[in-house]
Formats: sequence, C-alpha cells, structure tokens
Amino acid sequence: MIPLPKDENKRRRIIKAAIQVFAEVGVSNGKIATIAAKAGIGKGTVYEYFSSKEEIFAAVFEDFFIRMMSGYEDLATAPMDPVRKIGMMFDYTYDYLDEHLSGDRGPEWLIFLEIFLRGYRDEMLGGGKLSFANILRDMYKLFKPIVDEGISAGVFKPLDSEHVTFIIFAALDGIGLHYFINRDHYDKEKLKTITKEFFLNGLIKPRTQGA
Amino acid sequence: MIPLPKDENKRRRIIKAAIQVFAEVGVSNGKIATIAAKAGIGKGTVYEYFSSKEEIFAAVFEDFFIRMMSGYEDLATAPMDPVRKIGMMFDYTYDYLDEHLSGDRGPEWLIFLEIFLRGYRDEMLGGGKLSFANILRDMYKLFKPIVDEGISAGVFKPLDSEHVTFIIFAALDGIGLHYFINRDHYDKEKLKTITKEFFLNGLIKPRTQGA
Amino acid sequence: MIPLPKDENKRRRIIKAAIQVFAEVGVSNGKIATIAAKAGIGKGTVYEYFSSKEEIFAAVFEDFFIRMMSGYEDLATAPMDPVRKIGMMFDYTYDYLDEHLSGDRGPEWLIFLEIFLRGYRDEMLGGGKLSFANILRDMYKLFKPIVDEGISAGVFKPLDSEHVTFIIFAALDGIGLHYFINRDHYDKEKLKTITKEFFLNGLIKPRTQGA
Amino acid sequence: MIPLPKDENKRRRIIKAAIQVFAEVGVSNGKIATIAAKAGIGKGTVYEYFSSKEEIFAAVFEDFFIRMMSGYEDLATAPMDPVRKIGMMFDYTYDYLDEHLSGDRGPEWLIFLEIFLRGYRDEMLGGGKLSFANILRDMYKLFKPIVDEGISAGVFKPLDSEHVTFIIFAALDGIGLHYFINRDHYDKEKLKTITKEFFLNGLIKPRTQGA
DNA sequence: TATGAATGAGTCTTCATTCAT
DNA sequence: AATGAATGAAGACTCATTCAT
Repeated sequence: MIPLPKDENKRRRIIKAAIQVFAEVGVSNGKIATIAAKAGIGKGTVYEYFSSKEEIFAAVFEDFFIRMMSGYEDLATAPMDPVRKIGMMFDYTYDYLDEHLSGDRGPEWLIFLEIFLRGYRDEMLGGGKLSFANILRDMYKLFKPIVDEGISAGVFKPLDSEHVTFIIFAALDGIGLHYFINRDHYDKEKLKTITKEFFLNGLIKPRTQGA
Repeated sequence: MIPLPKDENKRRRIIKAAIQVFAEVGVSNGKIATIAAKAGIGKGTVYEYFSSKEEIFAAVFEDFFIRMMSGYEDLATAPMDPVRKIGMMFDYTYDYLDEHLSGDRGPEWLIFLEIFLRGYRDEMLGGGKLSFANILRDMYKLFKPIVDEGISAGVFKPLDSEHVTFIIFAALDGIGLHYFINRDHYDKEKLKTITKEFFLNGLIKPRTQGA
Repeated sequence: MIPLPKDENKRRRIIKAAIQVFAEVGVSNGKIATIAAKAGIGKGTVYEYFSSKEEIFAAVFEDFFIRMMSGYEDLATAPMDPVRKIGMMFDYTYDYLDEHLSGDRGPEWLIFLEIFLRGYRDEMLGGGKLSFANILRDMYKLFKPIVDEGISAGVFKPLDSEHVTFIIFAALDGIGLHYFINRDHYDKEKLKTITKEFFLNGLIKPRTQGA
Repeated sequence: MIPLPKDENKRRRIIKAAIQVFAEVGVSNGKIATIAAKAGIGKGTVYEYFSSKEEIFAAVFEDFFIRMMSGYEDLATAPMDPVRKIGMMFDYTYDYLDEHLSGDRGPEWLIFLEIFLRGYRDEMLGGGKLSFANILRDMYKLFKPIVDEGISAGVFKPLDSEHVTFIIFAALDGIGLHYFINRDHYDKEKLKTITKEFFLNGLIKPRTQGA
C-alpha cells in the first residue's frame, strides 16, 4: 500500500521540508501544502512517497532521532576513559545544539519536543506505536557501560549504575533543552566547564584534606 | 471586550475540564465541545468565560504552572541550610510527580510538555505571549539565592552561581520528565538517594584522603 | 453519534435538495456544497443532520421509496376486483410518472436507478445494507394476494401465483422505466389501454368461439 | 486528436478490465490505475487507446451492448412464426442471464444498470452523447416487424403494433433485471413457461367456449 | 446569563490526466 | 509505443466561533 519510494532524493527533500514546517508551526498546524511547496514539488507528489501526514511525521521522527543520536553513539563506543567520555557527552550536547540548531534550523529542536509529546501520549494512553519509554531506555543502555566501566575501574563511586545512568541522561536532556531556549543568555564555554566540574566532582566543596 | 467571568466556579470547571481534555488528546485535538461537555455546560457558555481556545490554553498554563511551582517556591524560601534545600528540591520533584500525576491524572503532565512546546515555539518565532525563556529565568532566580548562600557559607564550590543554578534547574527539569515517563522501572527512593549524592558530591570518587 | 435532528423541517429540506442534486448529476457527482446551497443552508449545517454523504443517500432512498410505493400499497389493499386492480396498477404507474416526475422533477426517477444500482451492487458483493432483493420480494408480496384472489375466484388462470406476481411486477418496473424515458414518443392513453388488454387478455387473438 | 489504437488486442484487454472494474465498484469508483493493472499495462498506456475515462465507459457500453443484443437480433431476423419468436425472446433473456452473467461475471450486469443510468441522465439533461432513447427505439424496431407479422397473419390481436412492441420490450427489460437479481429464488423453467403463457394468452381465463 | 444551532474557512486526500523519458 | 512519476483541481468533512433566542 505504501508506495515504494521512487526517488530517494525527493523523499529526503520532503522530510527535510517537513522538519522545517513541523518545527516552525507544529505538526498539527503544518500543512501538507506548505511542505510540498517547501520541497519544491506538487501537493499530490507528497502522497507518492508517504501515505499520510502521520507517516511523514514518523519519518521525520526517525530521521531526526537517528541524526541527533548518532553522535552520542559514536562517543559512547569510542575508546576513551569514562571520565572524559561523560564530560564529552555534556560538551557534545552543547556543541550539537549550537552547531546544528542555530539560526534558521533552531526550531527543529522543537520537533523533538513534539515527538516526545506524541510518544509520551501514545505511551500513556496505550496507543504506543513508538514506545517512547523503550527508546529512552535504549538510550540509557548506551550510557550505562560507561558508568559501569568507571565503577569497575574504581574511578566512579560504587553507586547503582543503572540509576546513575538514568540520572545523567535525564539531566543531559533537560540541560540540552534549557540551553537551547536560553543559549543567548549564557556563556557556552563557562557552562561546559561548570557542568563537567559539577557533575563529576559535585557541588559540595570537599573538606580540606589535611583537616 | 473579554467578558468578566461572572461565576468563578464555572470558570474553574472549564479549566479543569480543559486540562483533562488537552492532556488526553493534545491541545490541537482537544475540542471546545468536549471541554464544555466535560464541564457540564453548553458550548456557547465557554465563550462567556474565555474569548478563544487559545485563551483557555493560557489559563490552563497559568493554573497548571502555578499549582506545580508553588511547592518549589515554598521550599526555596524556607529557612534551611543550602545543602538540604538542594536535596529537598530533588526529593520534591520525585514526590510531586508521584503524588499528583499518578493514576488518572497522569496525562496532565503531558500538558506541561505542550505548554513547553508552545512556549518555546512562541519564543523562537517571536510571537512570545508567554515568553517562556523569561519564565524559566524567573524560576532560576528562585534557586540562585540558595546557591549563592551555599557559596558564601563556603559549603559550595565557588563556581559561577548563575550558571550553576541554570544547570541544576535544567537537570531537575529533565529528571522530572524522564522519571515521569519511566517511573515504573525505577526505584524512587534509590533514585532520590543517588541523585542527591551524585549532584552534591559528584560522580568521581574522591582520592582517598590518606594518600 | 448521529446528531439528533433538531429541525425536522430542515432535515426534509436537505433531503429534498439531495434528491434534486443526486437525480441531476448522480450520487457520486452530487456535492454536499450544492445540496446545502439548494437547501438554503450552510455547508456545515448539513452535517448537523447527517453524518455523511452516504447517510444522506440512505435517507433519500427511504424517502423516495416510501413516497413512490405508498400509491401501490393503497391500491393493493383497496377493496376492488383483481382484474381492475391489476389494470389500475399499470395505470397508476403511467400516471405516477406523468404526474410526479414530469418537468423539473423528471430526473428524480434516476435516483431510483441509482438506488437500485447501489442496492444490487451491495447485494452482489455482500455488503448488503439495504438487501435489495429482499425489498423487491416485499414488493412482490404486495401483489401476490391480488393474483391469489383472482385465481381463487376463478377469474385468473390457475398459474403459479408467485411466479406470475414476479413477472407482473418485473414487467411493471420495466414498463415504468421505458415509459419514463420515452414518454414523449408515445401516447399514454393508448399505452394504458393496450397494456391492460395485452397483459390481461394476452397478445394472441382467441380463436373465434363459434369455430 | 484521439490516437488510433495500434494494438487492437490491447484495446480489448483494457475494455475487458474496465468491465470488471466498473462492474465491481461502479464507474465513478473505478480507477484508471486499477483498470491498467488488471489489463497488465501501464497507467499511461491506457491513454494511448482512450482519451478519457468517459471514453472507456463508452467503449464498455458499446461492447457490452453489442454482445448482449446480438442474440436478440439473430432471433428477430430468424425465419420463424411470430408466436414462437416472441416466446423465444423471453426464453433467450432468461438463458442469456443464466449463461453469461452467473458466477464471477455476475456483477457485469451491474454495468448495464450504470449504462442505463448514464444514458438516461444524458437523455434527460440533454447532454446525450449516447442518446439512450434512440437506442431503445432502435431496439423496438427490431421487435416491431415480428408483431406486425403476427397481426397481418391474424395471429395477434389487431393492436397498435408500435405500442405493443414498446410494452413487450420494456417488460422484457424489467423481467431480465428482476430475474437477474432474484434468480436464486425462482425456478427458471417455470418462469419461462408462465411468462410465455401469460404474455401470449393473457392472465384472464377465457370464458369457457361452450357458454 | 446560557445555550446550541448554524456557519464556512480550512485541510487532508484522491485520482484523472499529462508528459518527459 | 509504453511508462509511471508528477500534478493540482476538487470535495468530504471538521470545528472554532457567532448569535438569536
């Protein structure tokens, strides 16, 4: 039923256009006509590649998610000591946002929220095509080995690695979001430094050793 | 132009109904007719209290935000040492979600996402009635004095308090979100303990003092 | 789900308009917008009374069928000798078409064909909401007692009444249709006379009695 | 403008496919794409043989009509006494339907209805490319000589032959239609016998000759 | 003040037709 | 000659909003 994509390039153009449109006005306000226009094709052509608006959204999700997350995966699997890895993940978050979502592409980030929203709602209400919680847990799995490694190596505290991972990823998510919104009001380099210092060494000043 | 609400109770019923409806199906899918029905009033009556769907959404936002944040404010202004305060803020986040958004009321949390989404979009695109970034920065201000106090007292590291506050609040936000989605898969008490330990003392194991 | 008709008069106006439109251009070419305009109401209002175009069609069917057939029922149940009754049924067919479907209302007859078509198709393909064959057989039942009565009274030949009824009704249907199409080329009174003579006394000239 | 068909065989395949498609889902629901697929050719190729869907429909009509009617023509022109001829026409109608339109090909009959519908509508509304009334009158002409012959020979009553022909053909049409729809509920042979008896000798029992 | 019947602007989607290859 | 990708006109249906009662 779903028409085989004939021209992969055109399919990509549609997705790209959809990302822009959905980002700017939201999925429910994003019109197929606008997407088509932005992709430089006729309205009907969109339906040669996607059978419904909903399916476009799914494709956008996939594309967006994959592009965004591949960086984390690369990092997670790189040969590097765990402390540096965790640190770089924070750095990457700040940098990714700055590089990929600044200027015109800024609003793209909003799609993430919309995807989350959709996913959560499905999750809660049982529709669950995307099973968002599962996706998130897959993401945690990416980070967990790093924490495990750190603990094994005696570099990290012997905390429950699963829960620690959860906290780090969740915090990372929130930081990414807030940074995105407020990035004009804060100094990225300062944030990077403090974030790492803070997350890795804690907020509390260690008592002077000699005491 | 906007008619003064005559019956405050009825206005509240509309907001309450709108929260349920928006939470369950999203703002753009939430129909005025459904809200009216759920509020037990006529469709036309809604417009005696709100001049548009958009205004209902704004009221929902206000109501929801105020209800949710008042707890943080209480905490922030309570007389308590900064370490405990920061810790309690994390605890409060976990507890609030568990107490207020479990069971039937669960999906209400989704409105928060939608509010975020809307707010961010407005922000990005300049429409900005709610100026979400401003609201967030107001929230940060709530936390900053605690950090300042901790630093002054020499309990916290002498990091830039504004940036630290940003990071804490942003992390808190992300943690709240993820906990909400995954709260069935994690042990709350464990999370509370680790979160505090982790945020306050850092992930890295201090070198043994004797060395 | 189907909204309760609020204004029976308006409902009737929609049906009437739909009859005209469907008759003139066919069901699939009949636009809701045209029906609404012809009924003097807004496009959306149509959906207050019918939940879909298909439902309008069903209502048209019902209305049309009932109006058309009530005349036959009256005749069938009137106290009258069977020969006259059969004769009057033919007369009625010619007259009904002339009176009710001449001039502007002519095309209404076409709806009947469309209804038939739809019914038959459903029948054949199993969808069968209207079960057209059943409806037809109900109609035959209306005629059968007349034939039975005529046979019992020894006025009609002792043929199988069920099959005779079938033939009469089917013939009547065909005659009505063809008359409708060709009524400008034939003399109604002559047709009436010959039809009755022909159907009742046969085409073959009886051998002269004295022979 | 209309390209000459290059491959008569392909043209026939299209018509055959169209008959199936139109029969099954109706003309307005029958898609060119489906027809092309069923004919085993590309969508665009259809337009090498027909310049529009409407033209396909016309070709279907022609094909269908010719195939169906050729039997009547053979009968009409065969050397046979008029009484037998009329009788055989009824027989032929029943047999044709049974032989040609049972099983899979059943729904094809529905096209006839659709053709009628279209023809009648065109007729009524003046568009009349097919001039259905004319076609029908041509058909009557086929039968009229038989009636004339019967009357001349003194076998048939001296009724107006033109009107009698009209009635016979119209009745035949109706009978064919109803038989098609109800052929599972009636005994064909019985129907054949009664139809002939009824049409030729009338329904009314002749007064006993001796009286 | 409360209502819900009426409205029409707005949108997804379909599909006959075109045309470059 | 054959194809199927591209197209956009067209139409059913939704729903926020209005307004007469």
